[in-house]
Amino acid sequence: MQDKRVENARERVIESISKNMDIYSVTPSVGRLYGAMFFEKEPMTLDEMKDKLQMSKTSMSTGVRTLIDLNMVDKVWRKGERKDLYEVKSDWYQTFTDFFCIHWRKGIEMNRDACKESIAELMEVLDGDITNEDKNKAIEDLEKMSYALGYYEWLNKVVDLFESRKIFDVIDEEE
Amino acid sequence: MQDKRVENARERVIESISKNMDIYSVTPSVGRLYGAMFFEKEPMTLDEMKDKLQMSKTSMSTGVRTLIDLNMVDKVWRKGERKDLYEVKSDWYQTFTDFFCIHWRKGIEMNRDACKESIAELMEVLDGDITNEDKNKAIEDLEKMSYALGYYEWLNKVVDLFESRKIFDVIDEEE
DNA sequence: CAGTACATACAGAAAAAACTGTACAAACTA
DNA sequence: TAGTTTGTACAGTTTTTTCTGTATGTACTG
Repeated sequence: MQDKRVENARERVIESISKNMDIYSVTPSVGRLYGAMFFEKEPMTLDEMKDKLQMSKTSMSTGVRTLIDLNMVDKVWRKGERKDLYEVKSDWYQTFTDFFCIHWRKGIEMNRDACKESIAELMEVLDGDITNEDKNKAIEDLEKMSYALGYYEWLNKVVDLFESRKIFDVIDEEE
Repeated sequence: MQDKRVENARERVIESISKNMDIYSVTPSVGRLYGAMFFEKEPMTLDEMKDKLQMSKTSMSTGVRTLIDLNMVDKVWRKGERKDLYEVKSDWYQTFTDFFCIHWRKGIEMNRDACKESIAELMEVLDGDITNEDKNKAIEDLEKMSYALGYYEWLNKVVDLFESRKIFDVIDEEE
C-alpha cells in the first residue's frame, strides 16, 4: 500500500531527470535509464535495466554505452560476477564540469581553427591584386572573424575555469 | 577569380559554426542559417535567406523563429520595408550567457521541484506506519534526493554567476 | 572440449524530425 | 474596394533516429 507512494516519489524524480537530460543531448529513454540507475543502490546489470524499463536488452546496451561516453556512468567490476555491472558516477559536480568542458572545448576548437584558417586565407588574398569589391568583402569578413576569435578565446577561459576547478572557489566565495 | 577564395574562407567558417551549433540543440540547417546571417552586412529577409541557402521559405521562417527563441537573432524594423528583416545579435557573450542561463535554469528548476515534492512525500510516508523495508527504501531515496537538491542549488549559483555578469570579472581577473 | 551465458553488431521496423508546397490570413497599395 | 505581397499554419513526403529481434563472437563453466 505505502509502497506505492515511495515508488511514486522516486518515479517523479526519475521522470523529471529524464525530461531534462535533453540538455545533455540525450534521449528521454536514456535519461530514464540514468534516473533508474541513480536510485538503484547496487550496480545494475543489463538484464535488470531491461526488466526495470521494459525495453530491449540491446537498447540498454547502447544506452549504457552512451552514458559511459558522457562520463555519467561507470562500469564496475565485482568478484564472481559474470555480468557487466554499471553504476551512476556519484560526483555530479564532476559530471557537470566534465560534460561542459568536453563539449564546449570541442566546439570552440573547431570554430577557432576554421576562423584562423580563413583569416590566413583572407590576409593572403588582401596581399594580392584584387578588385575593390573583393577587398571590402574580405576586410568585412576579417572583422567578423576576429570578433569570433576573441569570443572563442574568452569562452576557452570560461572552460578553463571549470576544468581547473577554480569555479568551486568562486562559488564558495559568493556565500 | 579571387572571389572564390573570399567566398571559400567565409563558407568554411559558416560550415564550422553550423556543425557546432548542436551544442545549442539546433539542426545543422538552422546553424548554417545563423552562420549566413552572421556574415551578412545588412539584415536579411526570408527571401534572401531562401536564395542563399537554397531552401524553402517555410524552412527559413521556422528556422528564424527558432533562432529568435534562442535569443540569437533579432527582428529589426526599417522604414519603408515591407518584408520582415532579421539580423544576428551582435553580442555573442550575451548570447552565450542567455542561452546557458535560460536552459540550465529551466532544467534545474524542474528537477528541483520534483525533488522537493518527492522529499515531502517521503517524509510524510516516514511519519506514518510502514514496513521496515519501505522505511529503508524511503530513507535511501531521501538521501539521494537531498544530494541532488544540493547539487541543483550549486548549479543555480553557477547560473547566477553568469546571469549577474560577475563571470566577466572573474575571467578578467584571471589574466 | 562441449555447453552455457553474455554483450553487442547488424538489419529491419517503428517513431520522430526535418523539410516542402499549398493554402490562407493579415497587411499593405492603388 | 480589389489586387498584391508577405509570413506562417498545415498536411504530406522524405530523411533521420530510435528501438527491437536475430545472429554472432567471446568468455566462462564443468
